[in-house]
Amino acid sequence: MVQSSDIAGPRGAMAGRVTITRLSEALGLSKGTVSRALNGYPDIAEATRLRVRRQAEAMGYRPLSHAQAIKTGRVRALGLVLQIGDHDSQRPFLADFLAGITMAASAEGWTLTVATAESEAGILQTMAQLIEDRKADGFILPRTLSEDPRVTLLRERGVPFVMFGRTARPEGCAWFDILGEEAMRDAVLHLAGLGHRRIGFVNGGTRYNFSRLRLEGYRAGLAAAGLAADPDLIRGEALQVEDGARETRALLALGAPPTAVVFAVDQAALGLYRACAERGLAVGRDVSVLGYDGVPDGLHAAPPLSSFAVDRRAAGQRLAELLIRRIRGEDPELLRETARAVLVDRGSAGPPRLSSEALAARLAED
Amino acid sequence: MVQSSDIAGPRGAMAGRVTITRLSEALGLSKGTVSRALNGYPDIAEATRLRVRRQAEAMGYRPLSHAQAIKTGRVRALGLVLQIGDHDSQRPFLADFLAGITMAASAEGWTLTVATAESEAGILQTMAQLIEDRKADGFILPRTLSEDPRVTLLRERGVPFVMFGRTARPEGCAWFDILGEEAMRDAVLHLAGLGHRRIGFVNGGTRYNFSRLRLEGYRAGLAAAGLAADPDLIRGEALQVEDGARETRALLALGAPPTAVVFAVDQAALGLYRACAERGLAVGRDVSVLGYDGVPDGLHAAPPLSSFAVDRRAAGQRLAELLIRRIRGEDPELLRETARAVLVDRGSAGPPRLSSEALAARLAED
DNA sequence: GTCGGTTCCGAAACCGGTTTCGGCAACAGT
DNA sequence: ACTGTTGCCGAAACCGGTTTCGGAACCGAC
Repeated sequence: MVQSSDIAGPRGAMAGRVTITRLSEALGLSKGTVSRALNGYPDIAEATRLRVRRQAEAMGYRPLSHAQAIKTGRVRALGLVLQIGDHDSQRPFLADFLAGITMAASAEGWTLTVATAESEAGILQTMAQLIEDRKADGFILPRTLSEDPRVTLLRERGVPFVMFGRTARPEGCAWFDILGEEAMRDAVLHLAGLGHRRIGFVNGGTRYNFSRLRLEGYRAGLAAAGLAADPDLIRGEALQVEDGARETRALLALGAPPTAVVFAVDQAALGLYRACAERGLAVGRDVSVLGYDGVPDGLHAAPPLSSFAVDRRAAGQRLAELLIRRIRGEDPELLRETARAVLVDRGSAGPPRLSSEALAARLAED
Repeated sequence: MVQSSDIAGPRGAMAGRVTITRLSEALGLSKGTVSRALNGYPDIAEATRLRVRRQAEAMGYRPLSHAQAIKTGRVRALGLVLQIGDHDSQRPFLADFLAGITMAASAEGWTLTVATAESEAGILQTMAQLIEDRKADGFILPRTLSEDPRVTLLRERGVPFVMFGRTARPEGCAWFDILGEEAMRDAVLHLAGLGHRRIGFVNGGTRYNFSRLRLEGYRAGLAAAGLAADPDLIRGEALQVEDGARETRALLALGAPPTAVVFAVDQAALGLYRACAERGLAVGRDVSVLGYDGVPDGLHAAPPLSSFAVDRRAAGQRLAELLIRRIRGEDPELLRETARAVLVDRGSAGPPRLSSEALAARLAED
């Protein structure tokens, strides 16, 4: 009678583990055959393949990714390199984003390797290192730039990747993105629907591709609402609270100030509160505002900031799934998805209490 | 003349890579000898070891961790499993924390594998999976509980770990922790120094070990300041803004309310602002408050919340370093470190404008 | 000069997988 | 019945490392 203890199993660290050798012994097949059966080679009889799969399942066989990697070069790991110390509106969402990625990855038996760097050069160096050391089979690229050096690097080395955000040069790229332009368009239409006629726009950093898109969305919203586009009402480079306050002051100093402002970035939108407080203006009544991102900080403002919420977790999830498919060889052009941001109305945008002229007059009082 | 092209190098994915075989050929040694030289075996002549190291350096040899892992079982990766959806005051700091870990890890040639789970059971399952698949050689345990099931699991399987936070059962554990008890003690002394005589304390979740310590610190502070400990002034289970508001209301309803309150958690401290606003009290003047964590949300409060800032990045860094040493076999009892949180005074704590009696009288007015 | 003990390295097995190659057997075609 | 395919699997090489084992060379002691 043959018992498992009769079979010489691996010693040391592998003690007790179901290896492909043990599996093949249990099946009475060579381990090469078992390997091919599990990896879908065509020269295996369907009946055999089924028998192998069943036995593998029964014995709880799980191939060690690093043992496979020695021959295949792939470790079933996704890579994510974060840049720290940048403007970080990303930070509050990082946990959700990671949750999305790792949950989707682990559902397919993959893991996530995370690294960080402080500069753009550091990011590239870190990614090169991870590739060199085979610590990741592909990368998720957060915060895509219009011209992204990471894309150049990965293309050169033939490493698969998927971008969070579209890019100006989309050839051969897979991506997932939130339709920020639609959100901006909806924002303008929403405000126009409330009765606003002069609607300002404060953009984020022009280096980011999303800024270009959001500006387009703002313009499209004006056109759809039948409003004229006044270049004075468009400002930019506001990523932080201070930037937003500065740009708001500039807008309020106009001869015909906006009665509502759309911000491309929530953190900057919070700056409007500060600038309005300085001038004794009530947000949501004297001046309306809509943000984008749905950051938790906006909840604590008075009134809470109405904003377009982005489901970061779903984004991470889709990105992981797309990347895995990309690594498996699917055509990147077919691996492109978008999702919508949804307006969460919390009261920072209402009908205009004052017209632009009345607002200008009141601002002139002090 | 021997050129590198004469030597048959690896093909396919390994093309161009410096393997230990190529290195040994260049040295005229067997690859076993080279391996032992690089790994510090005692049966290698010192001169040879030096020669090997130099050549490895010159050729840029980097062993593939997954190739080593097949024999050693170790992949030079740290594991971090995050629980999402819990009270997450950790979230704003996650990026810093990750930065600390990954920077320290990569300085030693290690990487970080991140996973997430939604429940305690999920965490354990995920960790077991990572161990089983050899995706991590050891774990960093954030948010240590007084009785932590993760510790049980890892001890059973003999997997190294290091805790962020001390525990009630420290035998054989390595840890890094912030001295929250000292901060709480300093907080009380600071307030007493300003003239406060009735100082309240609102604790976090009692499930966490840090809550017990911080309460001790509060008591120690009272003792050091020569103040009596009034059980009515001690409340707890406040992790969120709402909880903090609720506990503050309870404190203000006392016959002799506190003129200052120390919070174990910043988020809860922000609840005091809300409760004070309801009663028309000025924070920092009518009621003083000190928090702990240094969350960015506190910056936007009026006045900004004075709090004990924790350097999450340094924490991550030290944790990674300790864990690597632990994995290398050092005695865990010697791998224990603590750091201090530093008080950042932003104006939410000042001298008492009203005595406790006067405060009670004013609260009775409405 | 022999002996026993070190010192130091080569050879080879091994780890858990993947992939190539060749051949046996069954089948179809003539 | 003989051949030529085709289907299917075993054997063995291979991947880049680590580790065990044995022995050559050198040493000092007698």
